[in-house]
Amino acid sequence: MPRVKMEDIAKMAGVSKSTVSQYLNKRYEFMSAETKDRIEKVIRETGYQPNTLARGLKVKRTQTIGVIVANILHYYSTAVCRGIEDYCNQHGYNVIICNADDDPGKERGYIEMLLAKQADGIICVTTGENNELLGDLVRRSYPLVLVDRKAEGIETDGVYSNNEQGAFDAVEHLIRQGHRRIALLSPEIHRVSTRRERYAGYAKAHRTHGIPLNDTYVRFVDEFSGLKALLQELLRLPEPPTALFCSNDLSTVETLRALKETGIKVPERIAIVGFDDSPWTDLLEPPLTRVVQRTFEIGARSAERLLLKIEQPDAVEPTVQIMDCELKIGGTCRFGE
Amino acid sequence: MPRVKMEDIAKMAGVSKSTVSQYLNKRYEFMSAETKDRIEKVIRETGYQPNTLARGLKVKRTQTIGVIVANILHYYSTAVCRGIEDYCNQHGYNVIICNADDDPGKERGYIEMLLAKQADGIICVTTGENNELLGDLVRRSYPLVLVDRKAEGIETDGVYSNNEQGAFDAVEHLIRQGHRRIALLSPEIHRVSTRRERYAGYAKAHRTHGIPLNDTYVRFVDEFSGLKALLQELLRLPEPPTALFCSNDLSTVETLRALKETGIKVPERIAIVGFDDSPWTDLLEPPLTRVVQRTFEIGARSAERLLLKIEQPDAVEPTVQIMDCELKIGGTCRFGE
DNA sequence: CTGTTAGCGCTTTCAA
DNA sequence: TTGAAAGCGCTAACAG
Repeated sequence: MPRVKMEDIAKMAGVSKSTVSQYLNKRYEFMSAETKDRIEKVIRETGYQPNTLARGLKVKRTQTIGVIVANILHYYSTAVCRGIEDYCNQHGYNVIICNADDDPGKERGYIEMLLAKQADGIICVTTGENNELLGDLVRRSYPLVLVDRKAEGIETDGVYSNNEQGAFDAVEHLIRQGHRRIALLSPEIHRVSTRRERYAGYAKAHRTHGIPLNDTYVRFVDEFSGLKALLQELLRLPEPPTALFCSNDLSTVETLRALKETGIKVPERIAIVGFDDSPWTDLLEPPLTRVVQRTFEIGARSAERLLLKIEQPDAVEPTVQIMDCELKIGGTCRFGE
Repeated sequence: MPRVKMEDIAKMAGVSKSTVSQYLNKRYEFMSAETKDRIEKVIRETGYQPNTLARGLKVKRTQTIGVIVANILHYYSTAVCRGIEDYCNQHGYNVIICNADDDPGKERGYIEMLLAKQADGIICVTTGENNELLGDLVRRSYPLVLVDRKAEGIETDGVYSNNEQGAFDAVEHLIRQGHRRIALLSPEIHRVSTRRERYAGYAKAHRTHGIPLNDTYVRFVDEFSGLKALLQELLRLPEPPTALFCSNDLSTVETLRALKETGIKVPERIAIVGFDDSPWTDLLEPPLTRVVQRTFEIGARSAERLLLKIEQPDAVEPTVQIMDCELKIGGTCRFGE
């Protein structure tokens, strides 16, 4: 079933290929109204769709961008993707969403795929382990926007949350409630800027309020099977923490789950504040006190920057946008019984 | 910054374009080991990426499929997408995810875009309003797999949940707990097979247990601003329902939110069971009793079918797969105080 | 206002 | 075992 192509349309309309091409590219100025109508009619009748592969090959633009996220199952990622998609859709671009699963190998594979597919640009939540490759892109002035996580030495546009402020606000809120012994639960922080910054906010809140940091309370968890044991260990300390700060959505949810399954009451036995964008956390009892990011806006802005770089390659200095986080107060931070 | 192309590789390796092409397509048999090594080396050193647009134009295959979902923010969609993506990734295909937002116009636009981009096939959660277009595809033997929702008169592969069974199990569970007056909250059911089937399951459970259906209890809600009022209206009936069956995840969440905000206790004042795949609903207090679908498997199977149709166009009869749903018992269905 | 022509980067006979 | 050449469907000068 060979699809109809431009030549067929040209023949049926009794014009040449180039006239049809003109029509498709909306260059009507030099075309009789009659010709235009004839072409229009034939296209409608045949349901002709121009082959964008051929077009892209010629014009070196595909009107397609790639988005690489850490994990599409996380609300943060889907919301950012929606923000990107809506913006791109309105501006005539298509989006290929790729799931790197926090795996540098997959990330590299996707970057290469997107280049091979001639994506016009990439928005990337990077693992932080492909900086040479990303650096190459930037050096070749390939349009690249980073989101969520900064990459060492990559001079390009970025849209990030103010993670330090968000963490600071969360922890300060705990302190103001009377908490002094606050544990931090986070994935290993060294590779990812986001996590380092949240740790920094945690530390700064302590400093600001004259509370010494206690390493025993800082725990890096990348894998949740041992979480219940960890929590019980914390609670059995001579000076157990009275509050938990969970620095991302996965650790927040898993901690809530572990607490619930162990029957540890929140906030009576232990308070909790999380970095978590999921809109359902206010259905919990009590509703989760949490820091939320401006996810859709982060998506939309990163798309805006990327399209700008694509369409005006030189008019643009790399810009870094830092978006504030918002503390939403639920009921999981009260101090004491 | 012109990217390196096959011709450059050929020159640098001192061979012709076709030999490089052979190499890329792993046809090593007729190639001296030495030639092979030379090409390999040059490719590695230059970081050459073949242009898949040019390749696709020639071979009429892009190794890319399209997925059209109703709303990527819903857990069901993301989970199905993950299932598809994992399968495709393992089999050398890329996935373009499109968000139709339950809007027939957007759906049509995406289908046309995917055809224009020469996607090798499409997996679609259809709005049900583009059956002519979908029918065209099937007639042209374009590879198409439907997921979640059946489309009137479209003879193609499909992977669906057993919605009637799932709804039946949910409602029967309520009945066994002693409930007799069970309200149904669902989006308008006529356009979407999934919703009709769930309604059918609701009705069947009533029939099976000799309980007459009461239309006052059946409410179609597409828009949630009036939900609180609706719930209060139901509760003020002379014979108010003692239980709610929410037939999709959005209406479940919104109902839970409305109940919480109005201070209506679950399950004391009213019981609730939902069709909902979100994994966090067991963190609620009490955990939500709900029907879950085999989301990842639905994704993987639909991808499997699609790739089969792409790679063996004639070897395949259209197959419909119906996946069982599972009732997960939480604590929101108890009867009476 | 419309047609001719030369590619875009790759694959694929066919010939050497 | 390798190379030459034609062509995938489209665009963009340039002629007319």
